[in-house]
Amino acid sequence: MTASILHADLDSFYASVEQRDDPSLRDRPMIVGRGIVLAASYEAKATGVRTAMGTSAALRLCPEAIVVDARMRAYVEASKRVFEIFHDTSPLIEGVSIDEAFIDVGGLRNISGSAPKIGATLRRRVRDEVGLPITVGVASTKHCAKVASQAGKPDGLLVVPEGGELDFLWPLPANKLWGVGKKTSEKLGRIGIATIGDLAIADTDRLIEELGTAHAHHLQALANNQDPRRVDTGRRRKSIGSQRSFPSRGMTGNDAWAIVLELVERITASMRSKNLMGRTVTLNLRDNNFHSFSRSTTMAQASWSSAEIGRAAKKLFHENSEFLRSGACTKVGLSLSNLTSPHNVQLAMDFEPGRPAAVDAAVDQIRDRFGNESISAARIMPEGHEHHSHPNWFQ
DNA sequence: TCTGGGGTCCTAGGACCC
DNA sequence: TCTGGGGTCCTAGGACCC
Repeated sequence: MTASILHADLDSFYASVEQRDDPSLRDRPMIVGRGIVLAASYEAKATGVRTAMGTSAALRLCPEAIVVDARMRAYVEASKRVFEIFHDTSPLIEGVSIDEAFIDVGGLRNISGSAPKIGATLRRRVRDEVGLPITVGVASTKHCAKVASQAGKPDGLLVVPEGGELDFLWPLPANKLWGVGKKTSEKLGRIGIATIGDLAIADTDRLIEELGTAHAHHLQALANNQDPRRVDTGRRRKSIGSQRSFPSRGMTGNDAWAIVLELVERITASMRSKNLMGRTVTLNLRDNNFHSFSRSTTMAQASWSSAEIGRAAKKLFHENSEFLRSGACTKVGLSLSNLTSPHNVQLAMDFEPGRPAAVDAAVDQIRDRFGNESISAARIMPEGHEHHSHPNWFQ
C-alpha cells in the first residue's frame, strides 16, 4: 500500500475568505457568525475560541475579536474554484463538505509525480489562484490522510510515509480519530483509553461492552490504520432539509406552522433546482430543554411538489399539535429523504390542429404525478422538429 | 458556554412477505 | 396449531462531522 491518498482541507475556511476579501481583517482575531461561531481566524483560536461556541462566550475569551456575518454566497463561490483545482489535479475526487475533499493520486505517479509533490503543487495553486490557505494530509488510507491534515494545520503539508502510519497515529489522543466525539471519548476514558495507541491494543471484548460491536470493531481497525474505504467519486446526497431555531420561548402554534410552510417552500425550490424528489418527510423539533426528536412519514410516491410535501408536513404537524401549541418548541426543521432524481420526461404526442385539449390532458397527467411545480417548460414543436429533445424539461 | 444550520451513518424494533 | 430463517421497509433515536 502506497501513500497516495490526499485529504485537502481549507483552513478556517469562512474566516479565511473574509480575511482575503477585507485586508483590514488580516492578521487579526476575527470571528464569522453571530449567535454561534461558524469559523474563527487562527489569531482568535489562539485565545481558545472554537467553532460552534456561542459568540458571546467567544468574545469573553477574546474581547478584541472582530465579528462579521457569514456570506454564504462568497463561500460557495470560493469552494467551487478550489474544487476546480482538485478536479484538475486528479479525476478521483470525493467531496466531503464545502471545504474538504479526498483526492486519490495513486495512478498519477508517472504523469504528475509523487503524492507529496502533487500535494505541494495543489497547495500552491489554491494559494495563488484562489488566495486561500489549505492543508493537505498524505497517507495510505483515507482515515490516516484525514488525521494528517488535521495535524498539519494551519497551512501545512503533512506526509505520513508508508510504514510509518502507526508511529504517527498512536501517540495522538483518541479523539483525533474520525468518528470519536465527546460521548465516545468519555466512554473510552472510562476504560482507560487515552490515545489512539491505547485503543489499538485495547481488549476488544471490553471495547465491545462499552461501544457495541460495530462501533468497537470500526474504531479499533482505524486505530490500526485498517481502512479499506476507497475514494468514492459517486456519492449522492441522501437527504435535504432546512431548519429554524428560536432562542426564546413563546412560539405560538401559528408561528410554528408559518415556519413549516416557509421551510416547505425553501426545500422544494431547492429540490427542483437540484433535480431531486423525496419520499420521506421528517419534522424535526426541539423543546426548551434542548431535547430534539423527530416524526416522519413516507409518501406513496416521491415528490418535489410543495403542495404534496406540505400535506405530509401538515399531517405531522397536527400529530404533534399539542407540543407545537404549548410554546415549548424552540426549533422546527423539515427534511426530505429517500431521494431520487427523476428522469427528464419527454412526452411526445401527435394531435390534430384545433385539439389542444389533448395537450392539456397530458399536462394534467404530469401534474398529478409530479406536482404542479414540475412543469416549467412545455413547448409545441413545429412540424418537422418533433424529434428534437428538450433535456431540461423538468429543471 | 446556554448552544446554528447543513448533513452522514448506525441501531433497533415492528410490520410484512416468502 | 405452532413453528423457522431470511429479507425489506418504515419509524425513531442518537452520535458525529463541518
